[in-house]
Amino acid sequence: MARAELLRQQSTHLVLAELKAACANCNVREICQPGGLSPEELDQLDTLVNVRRKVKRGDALYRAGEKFDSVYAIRSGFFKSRVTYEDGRDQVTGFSMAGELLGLDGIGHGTHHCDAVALEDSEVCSIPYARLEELSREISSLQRHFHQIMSREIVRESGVMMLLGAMRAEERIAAFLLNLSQRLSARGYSPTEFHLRMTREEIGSYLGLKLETVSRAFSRFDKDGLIEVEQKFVRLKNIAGLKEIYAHHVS
Amino acid sequence: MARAELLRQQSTHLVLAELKAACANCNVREICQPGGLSPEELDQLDTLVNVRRKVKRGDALYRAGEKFDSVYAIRSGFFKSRVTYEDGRDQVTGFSMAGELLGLDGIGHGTHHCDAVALEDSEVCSIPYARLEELSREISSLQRHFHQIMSREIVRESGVMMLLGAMRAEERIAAFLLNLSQRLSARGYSPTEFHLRMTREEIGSYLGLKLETVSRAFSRFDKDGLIEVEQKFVRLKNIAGLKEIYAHHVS
DNA sequence: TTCTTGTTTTGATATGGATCAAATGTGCAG
DNA sequence: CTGCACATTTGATCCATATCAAAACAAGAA
Repeated sequence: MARAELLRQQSTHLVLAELKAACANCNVREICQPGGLSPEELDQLDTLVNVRRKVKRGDALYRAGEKFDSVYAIRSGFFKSRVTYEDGRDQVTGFSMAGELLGLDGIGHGTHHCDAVALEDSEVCSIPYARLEELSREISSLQRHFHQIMSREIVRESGVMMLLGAMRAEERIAAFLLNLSQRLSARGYSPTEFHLRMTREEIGSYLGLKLETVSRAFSRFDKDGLIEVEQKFVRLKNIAGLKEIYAHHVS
Repeated sequence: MARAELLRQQSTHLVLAELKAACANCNVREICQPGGLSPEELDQLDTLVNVRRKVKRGDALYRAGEKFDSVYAIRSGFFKSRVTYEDGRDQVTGFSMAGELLGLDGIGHGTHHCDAVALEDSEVCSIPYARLEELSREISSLQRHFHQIMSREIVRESGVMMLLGAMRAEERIAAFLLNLSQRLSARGYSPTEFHLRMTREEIGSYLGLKLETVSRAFSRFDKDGLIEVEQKFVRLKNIAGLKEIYAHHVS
């Protein structure tokens, strides 16, 4: 067998293995593969997630104003959600990683309300919303799970409102790092070492801070031995210490 | 007929009329009384909203941590939603008025995530969530509407994130007043004159500002002829001017 | 009525984070 | 390799809003 062909096959196997692993860890998997279903129901589910789509780093999965017809389960990669105002100011409203669901903002008015931009080459499963509605009328565990995902997004956002409205810069950044760590950990990645996919400016936008403030906080945490930062690489060295900053706030 | 009895009857009629009016303007009415339904479906709906509940000013409709089993359609009155942190700091995450739905935060984990506190004597319709799930499997217009309401809550919150993360104090307050005006107007109230149900401190908490800053902004807008404020009463005198502040931001 | 308690306004001052600026580092294209 | 665009770090200064303080006001209880 030619070397090139061998490589291609190995790579294909690798990709398949990765995909399966991604599904196994996917916290939207009850949408794609819920348990306790009858054979017919499983067949139906096959028709739900029918399209995979690759999104290159920097490209938008969807943009504000576009017609909404699908939600997206992130299979691999990393996204930011962003709203832009008339005058050009914008705000990052969230970061999403593999196993999370994007596009829920579109249901309310039939058009997307924010942009979803890939921060690295990513792949998503398209889930046509009309089909999801239909199926969740037939499969109550799917319905319930979908409602939970939406509700948790509401709760997540109210947490961010707390960050933005009531916490100081270093608290916000500690909270941000801990949140990232917890989500990565839930998906089987190291909770203490990871690569930031976003720039300091994007972190700042999300947290309502300027990029310089983010950078300074990182430097300060590093100096204090709480973390190690080198560019996009972060190692959390003292999680308890970070939690203290986050929960302690100068009373 | 005794005078007292007459008064009681008149008052009863008045209450009934108000209730009907409230339902007619209620933007969750597709949950309680969607159109185009068969007689059986209408009968089913009667079983959805079975309990009315009065909540006195200052009392909580529900509290963070309580078991979630119902969402609530506000029939009359005004509420704030609030999350409280371990250290006692809290943040107002929203204000809700008649015709809006409360309690969606509880679906995700089965317990409420915030407190809902009445800012005036209020009345709500309890909608048992299990029943709502069941019915929305049977009545697709109900399902769709419920999803829209959740999605719009997600969008609303991302708008608040924009306020908190990217706007300055006077912009936030202009946006707050305009939003209130628009929602009141959508329910048939005057868009230019209204009573604030919340204190300066609650507005400040919602907007990530201190109460003094809210008060100063009100005074400034008044001096500039944009609004008239006297205690809780507000009259918007120059909506275009407010929009300019809100959209103009010191470039 | 008066007292009490909570809310709002306004002024004086302090400060956390923004802004401005410049140097350094990184990665990619040629 | 060089050159360029962009991201990051760090320092110096500024300013919007917080904080502190006190007076005025409003609403309810006694």
